[in-house]
Amino acid sequence: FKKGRRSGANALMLRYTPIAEPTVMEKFLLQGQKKHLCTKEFSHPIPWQKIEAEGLDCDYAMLFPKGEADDLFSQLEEEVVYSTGEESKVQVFGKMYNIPRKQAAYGDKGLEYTYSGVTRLACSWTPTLEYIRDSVTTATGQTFNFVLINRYKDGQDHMGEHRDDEHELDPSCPIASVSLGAARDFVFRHRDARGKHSSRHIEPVKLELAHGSLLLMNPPTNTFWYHSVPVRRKVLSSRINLTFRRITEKTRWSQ
DNA sequence: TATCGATCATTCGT
DNA sequence: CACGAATGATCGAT
Repeated sequence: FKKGRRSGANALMLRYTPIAEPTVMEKFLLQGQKKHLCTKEFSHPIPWQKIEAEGLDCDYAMLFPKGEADDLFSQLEEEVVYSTGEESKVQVFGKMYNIPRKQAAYGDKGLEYTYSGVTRLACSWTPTLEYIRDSVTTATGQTFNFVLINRYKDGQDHMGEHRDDEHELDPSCPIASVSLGAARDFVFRHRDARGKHSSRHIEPVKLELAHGSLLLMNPPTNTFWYHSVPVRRKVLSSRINLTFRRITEKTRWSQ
Protein backbone atom coordinates (compact mmCIF):
# COMPACT_ATOMS: atom_id res chain seq x y z
CA PHE A 1 0.00 0.00 0.00
CA LYS A 2 1.11 3.50 -0.75
CA LYS A 3 0.34 6.39 1.51
CA GLY A 4 -1.27 9.18 -0.47
CA ARG A 5 -1.39 12.93 -0.28
CA ARG A 6 -3.06 14.81 2.51
CA SER A 7 -6.45 16.37 2.03
CA GLY A 8 -6.99 20.05 2.64
CA ALA A 9 -10.20 19.36 4.52
CA ASN A 10 -8.63 17.02 7.03
CA ALA A 11 -4.95 16.69 7.75
CA LEU A 12 -5.47 13.22 9.18
CA MET A 13 -7.03 11.87 6.04
CA LEU A 14 -4.86 9.51 4.06
CA ARG A 15 -5.46 7.99 0.72
CA TYR A 16 -4.36 4.49 0.03
CA THR A 17 -3.97 2.67 -3.23
CA PRO A 18 -3.52 -1.10 -3.34
CA ILE A 19 -0.36 -1.72 -5.36
CA ALA A 20 0.68 -5.05 -3.84
CA GLU A 21 -0.31 -7.38 -1.02
CA PRO A 22 0.35 -5.47 2.18
CA THR A 23 2.51 -6.96 4.86
CA VAL A 24 1.06 -7.69 8.29
CA MET A 25 2.70 -4.55 9.59
CA GLU A 26 1.30 -2.44 6.76
CA LYS A 27 -2.18 -3.80 7.42
CA PHE A 28 -1.80 -2.92 11.07
CA LEU A 29 -0.63 0.61 10.31
CA LEU A 30 -3.38 1.12 7.77
CA GLN A 31 -6.08 0.12 10.24
CA GLY A 32 -4.68 2.44 12.84
CA GLN A 33 -4.73 5.32 10.41
CA LYS A 34 -8.21 4.63 9.15
CA LYS A 35 -9.50 4.73 12.70
CA HIS A 36 -8.58 8.39 12.75
CA LEU A 37 -10.54 9.31 9.66
CA CYS A 38 -13.36 11.77 10.26
CA THR A 39 -16.76 12.25 8.71
CA LYS A 40 -16.29 16.00 8.95
CA GLU A 41 -13.77 18.49 10.16
CA PHE A 42 -13.09 18.23 13.93
CA SER A 43 -15.55 15.35 14.26
CA HIS A 44 -14.91 12.13 16.18
CA PRO A 45 -13.01 9.28 14.56
CA ILE A 46 -14.88 6.41 12.98
CA PRO A 47 -14.11 2.94 14.37
CA TRP A 48 -13.66 0.67 11.39
CA GLN A 49 -14.16 -3.05 11.37
CA LYS A 50 -12.08 -5.10 8.95
CA ILE A 51 -13.82 -8.01 7.22
CA GLU A 52 -11.46 -10.38 5.45
CA ALA A 53 -11.54 -13.77 3.80
CA GLU A 54 -9.74 -15.34 0.86
CA GLY A 55 -10.04 -12.70 -1.92
CA LEU A 56 -12.47 -10.65 0.22
CA ASP A 57 -11.53 -7.31 1.73
CA CYS A 58 -14.19 -5.06 3.27
CA ASP A 59 -14.30 -2.25 5.79
CA TYR A 60 -17.42 -1.57 7.85
CA ALA A 61 -18.20 1.49 9.94
CA MET A 62 -21.07 3.60 11.22
CA LEU A 63 -21.00 6.68 9.01
CA PHE A 64 -24.01 8.58 10.39
CA PRO A 65 -25.36 8.71 13.95
CA LYS A 66 -28.99 7.64 14.32
CA GLY A 67 -30.55 11.10 14.30
CA GLU A 68 -28.77 12.16 11.14
CA ALA A 69 -29.45 8.81 9.48
CA ASP A 70 -33.15 9.24 10.29
CA ASP A 71 -33.16 12.68 8.62
CA LEU A 72 -31.32 11.42 5.54
CA PHE A 73 -33.72 8.51 5.23
CA SER A 74 -36.82 10.69 5.28
CA GLN A 75 -35.26 13.22 2.89
CA LEU A 76 -34.47 10.48 0.43
CA GLU A 77 -38.01 9.16 0.79
CA GLU A 78 -39.22 12.55 -0.44
CA GLU A 79 -36.61 13.20 -3.11
CA VAL A 80 -35.61 10.01 -4.85
CA VAL A 81 -37.50 9.15 -8.02
CA TYR A 82 -37.45 5.42 -8.73
CA SER A 83 -37.71 3.68 -12.07
CA THR A 84 -41.17 2.53 -13.15
CA GLY A 85 -42.68 0.52 -15.96
CA GLU A 86 -40.26 -1.07 -18.42
CA GLU A 87 -37.26 0.30 -16.54
CA SER A 88 -38.25 -1.65 -13.42
CA LYS A 89 -38.45 -4.99 -15.22
CA VAL A 90 -35.69 -7.50 -15.87
CA GLN A 91 -35.38 -10.53 -18.12
CA VAL A 92 -34.09 -13.79 -16.60
CA PHE A 93 -34.07 -17.12 -18.48
CA GLY A 94 -36.26 -15.61 -21.17
CA LYS A 95 -39.01 -14.37 -18.85
CA MET A 96 -39.77 -10.80 -17.80
CA TYR A 97 -40.14 -10.04 -14.09
CA ASN A 98 -40.70 -6.96 -12.00
CA ILE A 99 -37.57 -6.56 -9.92
CA PRO A 100 -38.34 -7.34 -6.24
CA ARG A 101 -37.35 -3.84 -5.00
CA LYS A 102 -37.22 -0.27 -6.40
CA GLN A 103 -34.20 1.20 -8.17
CA ALA A 104 -32.86 4.61 -9.12
CA ALA A 105 -29.56 5.86 -10.56
CA TYR A 106 -27.94 9.24 -10.02
CA GLY A 107 -24.56 10.55 -11.12
CA ASP A 108 -22.45 13.22 -12.76
CA LYS A 109 -24.10 15.17 -15.56
CA GLY A 110 -24.31 13.18 -18.77
CA LEU A 111 -23.13 9.94 -17.18
CA GLU A 112 -24.57 6.81 -18.73
CA TYR A 113 -24.88 3.41 -17.14
CA THR A 114 -26.03 0.01 -18.30
CA TYR A 115 -28.48 -2.14 -16.38
CA SER A 116 -29.72 -5.50 -17.69
CA GLY A 117 -28.40 -4.72 -21.15
CA VAL A 118 -30.00 -1.29 -21.54
CA THR A 119 -28.02 1.97 -21.38
CA ARG A 120 -29.60 5.02 -19.76
CA LEU A 121 -28.71 8.47 -18.50
CA ALA A 122 -28.20 8.83 -14.77
CA CYS A 123 -30.29 11.51 -13.02
CA SER A 124 -28.21 14.41 -11.71
CA TRP A 125 -27.24 14.58 -8.05
CA THR A 126 -29.66 15.99 -5.47
CA PRO A 127 -28.27 17.99 -2.50
CA THR A 128 -28.98 15.10 -0.13
CA LEU A 129 -27.19 12.61 -2.35
CA GLU A 130 -24.25 15.01 -2.75
CA TYR A 131 -24.05 15.32 1.03
CA ILE A 132 -23.98 11.54 1.50
CA ARG A 133 -21.50 11.13 -1.37
CA ASP A 134 -19.20 13.76 0.13
CA SER A 135 -19.47 12.14 3.58
CA VAL A 136 -18.35 8.84 2.06
CA THR A 137 -15.49 10.58 0.26
CA THR A 138 -14.32 12.27 3.46
CA ALA A 139 -14.43 8.98 5.35
CA THR A 140 -12.67 6.93 2.67
CA GLY A 141 -10.60 9.25 0.48
CA GLN A 142 -12.38 7.83 -2.57
CA THR A 143 -14.37 9.85 -5.07
CA PHE A 144 -17.46 8.61 -6.89
CA ASN A 145 -19.32 9.69 -10.03
CA PHE A 146 -22.38 7.45 -9.72
CA VAL A 147 -24.77 5.97 -7.18
CA LEU A 148 -27.26 3.13 -7.63
CA ILE A 149 -30.13 3.29 -5.14
CA ASN A 150 -32.10 0.21 -4.14
CA ARG A 151 -35.20 0.51 -1.95
CA TYR A 152 -36.47 -2.61 -0.16
CA LYS A 153 -39.99 -1.88 1.09
CA ASP A 154 -39.84 -4.80 3.58
CA GLY A 155 -38.20 -8.17 4.13
CA GLN A 156 -39.93 -9.61 1.06
CA ASP A 157 -38.06 -7.24 -1.20
CA HIS A 158 -34.62 -8.65 -1.91
CA MET A 159 -31.75 -8.97 -4.36
CA GLY A 160 -30.44 -12.24 -5.73
CA GLU A 161 -26.83 -13.32 -5.70
CA HIS A 162 -24.65 -11.44 -8.20
CA ARG A 163 -21.40 -9.62 -8.75
CA ASP A 164 -21.35 -6.02 -9.90
CA ASP A 165 -20.72 -5.60 -13.63
CA GLU A 166 -16.96 -5.30 -13.86
CA HIS A 167 -16.30 -3.94 -17.33
CA GLU A 168 -18.27 -0.76 -16.76
CA LEU A 169 -16.73 -0.17 -13.32
CA ASP A 170 -13.26 1.09 -12.51
CA PRO A 171 -11.79 -2.15 -11.09
CA SER A 172 -9.36 -0.31 -8.82
CA CYS A 173 -12.13 1.68 -7.13
CA PRO A 174 -13.89 0.29 -4.06
CA ILE A 175 -17.69 0.16 -4.04
CA ALA A 176 -19.17 2.07 -1.08
CA SER A 177 -22.53 0.86 0.24
CA VAL A 178 -24.51 3.14 2.56
CA SER A 179 -27.53 1.69 4.39
CA LEU A 180 -30.46 3.67 5.79
CA GLY A 181 -33.62 2.35 7.42
CA ALA A 182 -34.30 -1.27 8.31
CA ALA A 183 -31.22 -3.41 8.96
CA ARG A 184 -30.87 -6.25 6.46
CA ASP A 185 -28.68 -9.33 6.20
CA PHE A 186 -26.04 -9.21 3.48
CA VAL A 187 -24.40 -12.43 2.32
CA PHE A 188 -21.14 -12.97 0.42
CA ARG A 189 -20.42 -16.32 -1.27
CA HIS A 190 -17.18 -17.24 -2.98
CA ARG A 191 -17.56 -17.99 -6.69
CA ASP A 192 -15.80 -21.37 -6.30
CA ALA A 193 -18.13 -22.46 -3.48
CA ARG A 194 -21.46 -22.17 -5.33
CA GLY A 195 -23.58 -24.61 -7.23
CA LYS A 196 -24.15 -28.37 -7.35
CA HIS A 197 -20.62 -29.71 -7.02
CA SER A 198 -18.48 -26.72 -6.29
CA SER A 199 -14.72 -27.12 -6.50
CA ARG A 200 -14.13 -25.92 -2.97
CA HIS A 201 -15.90 -25.49 0.37
CA ILE A 202 -15.67 -21.89 1.55
CA GLU A 203 -18.01 -20.59 4.23
CA PRO A 204 -20.26 -17.68 3.26
CA VAL A 205 -19.55 -14.36 4.96
CA LYS A 206 -22.74 -12.92 6.48
CA LEU A 207 -23.19 -9.36 7.73
CA GLU A 208 -26.05 -7.27 9.01
CA LEU A 209 -26.01 -3.79 7.50
CA ALA A 210 -27.27 -1.30 10.10
CA HIS A 211 -29.07 2.02 9.76
CA GLY A 212 -26.41 4.67 8.99
CA SER A 213 -23.65 2.18 8.17
CA LEU A 214 -21.04 2.20 5.43
CA LEU A 215 -19.63 -0.97 3.90
CA LEU A 216 -16.57 -0.55 1.68
CA MET A 217 -16.01 -3.41 -0.74
CA ASN A 218 -12.38 -3.21 -1.78
CA PRO A 219 -10.84 -4.95 -4.76
CA PRO A 220 -10.63 -7.82 -5.48
CA THR A 221 -13.76 -8.65 -3.44
CA ASN A 222 -16.16 -8.16 -6.36
CA THR A 223 -14.08 -10.50 -8.56
CA PHE A 224 -14.26 -13.54 -6.30
CA TRP A 225 -17.38 -13.06 -4.19
CA TYR A 226 -21.06 -12.90 -5.11
CA HIS A 227 -23.35 -10.99 -2.79
CA SER A 228 -27.08 -10.92 -2.06
CA VAL A 229 -29.74 -9.39 0.17
CA PRO A 230 -31.91 -12.42 1.03
CA VAL A 231 -35.60 -12.45 1.95
CA ARG A 232 -36.24 -11.92 5.66
CA ARG A 233 -39.92 -12.25 6.49
CA LYS A 234 -39.57 -10.73 9.94
CA VAL A 235 -38.36 -7.40 8.51
CA LEU A 236 -41.45 -5.17 8.21
CA SER A 237 -40.01 -1.72 7.42
CA SER A 238 -38.09 -0.34 4.47
CA ARG A 239 -34.42 0.06 3.74
CA ILE A 240 -32.68 2.36 1.29
CA ASN A 241 -29.26 1.28 0.07
CA LEU A 242 -26.92 3.52 -1.90
CA THR A 243 -23.95 1.97 -3.70
CA PHE A 244 -21.47 4.59 -4.80
CA ARG A 245 -19.21 3.62 -7.68
CA ARG A 246 -16.82 5.01 -10.21
CA ILE A 247 -17.96 4.30 -13.73
CA THR A 248 -15.37 4.42 -16.50
CA GLU A 249 -15.39 7.76 -18.27
CA LYS A 250 -15.49 6.37 -21.78
CA THR A 251 -19.23 5.89 -21.52
CA ARG A 252 -19.77 9.65 -21.04
CA TRP A 253 -21.39 11.74 -23.76
CA SER A 254 -21.43 8.82 -26.14
CA GLN A 255 -24.45 10.25 -27.99
C1' DT B 1 -29.79 -11.83 -10.93
C1' DA B 2 -35.99 -13.68 -11.28
C1' DT B 3 -39.14 -17.34 -9.58
C1' DC B 4 -40.48 -21.85 -8.13
C1' DG B 5 -40.53 -26.26 -6.02
C1' DA B 6 -37.79 -29.37 -3.17
C1' DT B 7 -35.21 -29.84 0.69
C1' DC B 8 -33.01 -28.45 4.80
C1' DA B 9 -33.30 -25.84 9.19
C1' DT B 10 -35.54 -23.60 12.92
C1' DT B 11 -39.33 -22.50 15.73
C1' DC B 12 -43.77 -23.64 17.63
C1' DG B 13 -47.18 -26.21 20.20
C1' DT B 14 -48.69 -29.78 22.91
C1' DC C 1 -38.15 -32.39 27.46
C1' DA C 2 -39.57 -34.95 23.27
C1' DC C 3 -41.51 -35.02 19.01
C1' DG C 4 -44.17 -33.82 15.07
C1' DA C 5 -46.06 -29.81 12.66
C1' DA C 6 -45.61 -25.40 10.79
C1' DT C 7 -42.91 -21.81 9.22
C1' DG C 8 -38.85 -19.98 7.17
C1' DA C 9 -34.33 -20.30 4.69
C1' DT C 10 -31.50 -22.34 1.12
C1' DC C 11 -30.57 -24.73 -3.13
C1' DG C 12 -31.05 -26.29 -7.89
C1' DA C 13 -33.47 -26.00 -12.29
C1' DT C 14 -35.08 -22.98 -15.55
